[in-house]
Amino acid sequence: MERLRAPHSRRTPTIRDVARLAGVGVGTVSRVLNGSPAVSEETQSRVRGAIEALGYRRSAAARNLSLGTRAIGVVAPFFTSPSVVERVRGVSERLAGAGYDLMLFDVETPKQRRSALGDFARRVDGLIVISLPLSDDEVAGLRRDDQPVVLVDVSHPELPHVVIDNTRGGELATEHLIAKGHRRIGFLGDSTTNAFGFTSSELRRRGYRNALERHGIARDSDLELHGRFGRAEARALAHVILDSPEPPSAIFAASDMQAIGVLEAADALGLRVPDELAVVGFDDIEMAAALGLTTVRQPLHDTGLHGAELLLRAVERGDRRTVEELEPLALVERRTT
Amino acid sequence: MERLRAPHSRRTPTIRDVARLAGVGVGTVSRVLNGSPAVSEETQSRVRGAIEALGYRRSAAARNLSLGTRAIGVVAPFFTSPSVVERVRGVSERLAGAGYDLMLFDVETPKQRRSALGDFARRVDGLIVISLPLSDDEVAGLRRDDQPVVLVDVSHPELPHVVIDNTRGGELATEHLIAKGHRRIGFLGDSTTNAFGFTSSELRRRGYRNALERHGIARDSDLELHGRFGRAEARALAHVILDSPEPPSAIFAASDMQAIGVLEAADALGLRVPDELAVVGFDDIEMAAALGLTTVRQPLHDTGLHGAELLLRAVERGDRRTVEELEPLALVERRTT
DNA sequence: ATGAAAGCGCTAACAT
DNA sequence: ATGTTAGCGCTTTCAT
Repeated sequence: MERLRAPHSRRTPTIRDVARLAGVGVGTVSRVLNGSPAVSEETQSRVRGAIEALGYRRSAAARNLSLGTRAIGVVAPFFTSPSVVERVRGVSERLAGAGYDLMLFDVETPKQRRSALGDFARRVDGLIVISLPLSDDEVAGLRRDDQPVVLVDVSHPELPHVVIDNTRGGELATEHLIAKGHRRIGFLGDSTTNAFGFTSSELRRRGYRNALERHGIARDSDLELHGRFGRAEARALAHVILDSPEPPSAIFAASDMQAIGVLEAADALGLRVPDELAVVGFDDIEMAAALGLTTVRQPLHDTGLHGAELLLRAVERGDRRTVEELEPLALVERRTT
Repeated sequence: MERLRAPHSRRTPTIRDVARLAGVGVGTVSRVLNGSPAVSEETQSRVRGAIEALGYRRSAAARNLSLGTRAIGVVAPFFTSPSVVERVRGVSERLAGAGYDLMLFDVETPKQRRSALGDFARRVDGLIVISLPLSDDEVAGLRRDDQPVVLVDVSHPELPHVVIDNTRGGELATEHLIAKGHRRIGFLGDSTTNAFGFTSSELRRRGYRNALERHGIARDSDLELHGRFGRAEARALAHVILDSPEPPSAIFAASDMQAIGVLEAADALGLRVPDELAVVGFDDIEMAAALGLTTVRQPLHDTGLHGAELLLRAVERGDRRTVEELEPLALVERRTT
């Protein structure tokens, strides 16, 4: 069943077209393409001429199939956020060592989220999902394709994941503040109903409440602030509460970026830190050290490393056990408390 | 010429193996793999059974070839550095819109550099090189494969590139300081002989010198500091000079991260900013705004966007003109000057 | 040195 | 509903 073809076909030229035009075999074209020494000067230039004439360019996909190249996909929401970047770095490191390519998919909209978990997931040999809580449907979809997947910074009962004990982290931060003598402690975190279903912040708040309760401190819901994740929003929220009649003497922010927003607000209001306002963050991104921010450290980079490790195990050895890897937490005291 | 095959072959099972075991055609297997509705319950489960039994997993590479998926490679040194991340974000944005996948290659060692510009470059349909100055040999190699390439934040006469006028940027920063009344101005940048051949810092220093000269200020080489790029190193260097008998009253740092290091040093020494020490950075990363750092802004994100745009033009329309796209610069005055 | 041909493993059009 | 077959475009023996 011969398909009709226009006389001057516009389809992209293949290695075969080049071969034909140069009057050689495809093998020879492939050789010059790959710089094999075993091609005569003359043939070589004939081939190059044909390549030029046709505007030929080799298909990476075809080459990859032939060569058996493999790639891992990393999907992450807002991958420019420092914590995500550090995790990706860990993934990259492990993958490079194993000879896998890393395909990055940034999700910032619901639509992108769908592509990432749908089409994109099928274009790679394995998937690492960072900081994006998956719905049961999404997980089911991935399992149906039985695509190897590992989760980093989010958990799911049916998928291997590497996480931290967020609640415990919230306790750690709050207890530190309590030990410093604070009684009026604010919490600032992500809005409970965010577009991506982030939950870490909520768990950290739970830890915050646990700690207060354990120490007999009544909690005051006016002191619990929620906003769209990120620095700017945090600053705005903090500004309001710090400027109120009964401001907290300390604030625990659910992430370092939010803590930095709080610091900005304090600065704008002329509040001395830590004397007039103590601040604790979460994550320990590089900037936390630079700013002297007291924070709860989680091993961001290692988390990526371990996630990649788990995924490789699944991809290469078919190991599909749904382990939960729990990373350690530590309070790092610096100059904001 | 039938090749011998072990009875219990260990080669990874293909869709064909599954079809055979399930007693169906490959088309049917493909259908269940892709969730086509037109497959009877029974056949479906037979196929799933075979898949399970063989431990079959579909090859992403084969699928991509068949489907004509395309990918762009991004190679960047130390991609966790904030400025690089923002550029990558711009690239990602543009690529996503065009339906290309983004393959990320982080280079932190000479060996990785070689892989990135060699094998990796051939695994993608186009390459964006960020902040990594290429040697003529490297460029020649890329051109031989005639791989579409565009450079971002580095230039080369034979390749399209999007850059800024670093020298002018250095002048801008320095002139700002001079206008503020400073005469004893230090410069802090990357070591001139760094492993990756970074040159932006040197150009910015040239601008610094130009400005001094233009205003009749003698330059003092004791005030020119060079170290391995990054915050920590900058802090150490700044600490020394600020603690010396004749410290500068202002420092122009070749990047915001280095400027932050300077700020840390000032803080450690109890120097009030900007009264006792003025600081200007370069880049305008997000943290610069948060810290109130005066800096020379370059459009990091747009730079990635434009680079991707140029590359797509090369990949899709074969447009290989070696344009130079110059991005605008602006001094953003904040609270450190 | 180089041509011919056999994969690489999948998707999709076609036929039944 | 499902089997068959023709690509997808390259790399790599194997022969010559």
